[in-house]
Amino acid sequence: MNYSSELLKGTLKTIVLKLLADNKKMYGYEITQRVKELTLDKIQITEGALYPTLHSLEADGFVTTETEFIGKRVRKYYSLSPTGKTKTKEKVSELADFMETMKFLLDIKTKTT
Amino acid sequence: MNYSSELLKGTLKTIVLKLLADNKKMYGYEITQRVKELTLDKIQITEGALYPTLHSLEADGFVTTETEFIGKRVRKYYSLSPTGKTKTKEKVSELADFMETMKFLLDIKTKTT
DNA sequence: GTCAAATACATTGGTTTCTTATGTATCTTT
DNA sequence: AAAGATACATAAGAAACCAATGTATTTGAC
Repeated sequence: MNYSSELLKGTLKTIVLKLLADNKKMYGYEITQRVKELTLDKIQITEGALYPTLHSLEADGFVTTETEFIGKRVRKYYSLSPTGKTKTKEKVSELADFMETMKFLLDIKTKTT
Repeated sequence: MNYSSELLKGTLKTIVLKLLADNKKMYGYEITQRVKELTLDKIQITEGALYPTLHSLEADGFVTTETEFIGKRVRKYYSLSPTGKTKTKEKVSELADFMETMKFLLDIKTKTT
């Protein structure tokens, strides 16, 4: 099972930011694999969605990059900038609030954490 | 406060279906107002989003319509069809599942219902 | 009694954000 | 040696929204 694709819209940026907040630095491919394993294959981030998102976060100054070579193959690490850290908190709490609202609206019972 | 618009994407159809499931029949303008008051103005459904959505639900056979006149002004009521009721359950439970996954991924604590 | 705001429908054009497909290249495993 | 995994990237197209605009009626405030 995996979700109809429209559900991911609007949440991808938040997912990426949160992963970077928890892991100091990650590279693109690593992010797709981490999300896949964390969600038991329910959420699969496509590369066509991820890379433009990372580039846009960089253009907005929320992440910085450093390139590393593994043998001859390039690997591009992303890390949160100070404004990126602030942005992450904003986006995560906005999404949490939105989910509370949706829960109420749809009368959905969620498991207790 | 209201949410960045991209969050609504993918959830509008589910919201509309759920409201119709709870209220037998509703008209477009009523839906926008109901969502607005239920969410304390946090979610505002625009007419440019709502009407195409309703038309698409009708085209897919998930809702049926009946027109009523209030004075000279027309009012178009929407009701769930049998397949619409099935679809509603599917969409609501898919969204609930998605929200559980996101909660885990983002380590968000939600209030207990 | 008139004028603004609310009610009620609808469409068009534009943007954002994804998917699918494609491309290049390297490394690992069988 | 070939297939599959790793790792980057972009382009074309679709989906789903917003903002703006349009039409028309009704209500409420002054």
